[in-house]
Amino acid sequence: MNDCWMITFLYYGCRTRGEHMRITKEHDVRRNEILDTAEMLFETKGYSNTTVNDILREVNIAKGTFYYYFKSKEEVLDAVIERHLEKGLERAEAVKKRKDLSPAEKLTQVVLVLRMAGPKSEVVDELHKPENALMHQKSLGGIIRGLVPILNEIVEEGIRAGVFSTPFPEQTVRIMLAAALTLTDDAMFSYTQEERQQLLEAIVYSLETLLGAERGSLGLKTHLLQGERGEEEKA
Amino acid sequence: MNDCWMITFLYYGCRTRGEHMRITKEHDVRRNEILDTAEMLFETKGYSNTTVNDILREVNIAKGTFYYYFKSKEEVLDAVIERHLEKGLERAEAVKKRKDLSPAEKLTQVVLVLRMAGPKSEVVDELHKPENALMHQKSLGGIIRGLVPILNEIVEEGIRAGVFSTPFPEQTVRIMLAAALTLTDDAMFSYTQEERQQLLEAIVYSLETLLGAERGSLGLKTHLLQGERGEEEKA
DNA sequence: TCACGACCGACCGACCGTCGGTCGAACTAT
DNA sequence: ATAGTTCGACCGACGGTCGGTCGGTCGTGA
Repeated sequence: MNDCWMITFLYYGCRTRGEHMRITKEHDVRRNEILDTAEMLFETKGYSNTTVNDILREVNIAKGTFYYYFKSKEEVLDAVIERHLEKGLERAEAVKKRKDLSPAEKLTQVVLVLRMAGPKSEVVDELHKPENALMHQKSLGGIIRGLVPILNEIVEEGIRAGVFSTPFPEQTVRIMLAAALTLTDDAMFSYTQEERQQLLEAIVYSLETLLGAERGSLGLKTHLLQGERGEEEKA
Repeated sequence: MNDCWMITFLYYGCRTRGEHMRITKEHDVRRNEILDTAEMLFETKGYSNTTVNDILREVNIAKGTFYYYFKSKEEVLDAVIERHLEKGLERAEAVKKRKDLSPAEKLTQVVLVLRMAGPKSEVVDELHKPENALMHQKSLGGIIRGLVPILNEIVEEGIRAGVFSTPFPEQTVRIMLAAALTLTDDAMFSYTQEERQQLLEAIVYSLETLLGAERGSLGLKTHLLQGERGEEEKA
């Protein structure tokens, strides 16, 4: 075994570049390496601007290896989004179950928690629209499909508690979520600070209205929605 | 001069295919040919599935000609969307100016009018999400940017007339428009007939609520919103 | 009046670099 | 041995470029 290592090492030493190292890893480890790298690159350079070769170079694997784990570049996108989504949904679910929060507080808390590690948050991606259209559309769809049931349960709880009131709980949630996600997508619209503030106010106000909630019971901390970005780096 | 024509004609006649004809046209004529063809193909096969070569073949021009008129495939997309948008906004504007309609009626009329020639309506495009993400994102953004001011004026008129009432007229319009467009995008979500009906009801209901409009003053004809395929059963 | 040649916008299509994806050989661990 | 991995040469399609062609027009001089 050690012999093998020596041989490999010497061979590698002969090459001036770091090429041609054959490194075997556990399935999930390798898969996650690819996913992590892809995620980083997608957020940094945009999806369509990220080449499969870019990922290859970064992960230090060959084309074949990549396609051994994923059948297409788009499948990687799906997986990246899926992972993000799961994490977010878990957190939302956790908030839903908390006993120390009122339904209204849960609603704002879910939003807060999702914003912290939402589909975006990185620094240098001022590259907008075209290169990420697919990515945005897919996450939007996923978030709505996944989050609506959770939020709906919270709303129904609120209705039972008498603090909310609406004939269309689920659809209301769907509508306001879709609007909020679409309109706050920096890739699609750009606002001044005031415009943004006004939009968020209006969203909170509308949600309160549609849910028949007491004025001010949601939001209030809307200013938190725009600042703050969660940083998470690793090596 | 006529000689030249003869030569060209004979040369053409020698070829079995319609190749190698040099046909000169006025700038705008040619440009619109390209645009028309591109629009058709984008709607038929989807944007990313449509090749520049597809367009070339259909219009019967060479690569160079295409790039003489447009600097990229995406620029054609923009132009196509722009054209659509202009047409739609004109119609909306026309509705806004009508004196024979109440503000509420204008609102529903605008929606109706846009649905008729909206970004979708064609026949065989069951090809969904990925190939049209860019197209959808771009039209969504354009429609919202263009339509919000018009709808807002209608709403403000309604407020002045005392039939609407809201502290955030423009933002309300923006929110509901974004939600409606996003959620009714077949490329992103698929509903059963009942789900769709319920969603549309909820949208109308929500809009009435947010605008402080009389219940039933908007919508009522929501069933028209889903027809558009020539299949109208229940009323 | 006409001929001619310079000019120019429209047009052509071979060619190019890049990219997503394939394939079969080769390596590793068991 | 063999199943699970990894490799990288290779492929075809695609968006885009480039040097050059064609034919109409217009100014000029015979």
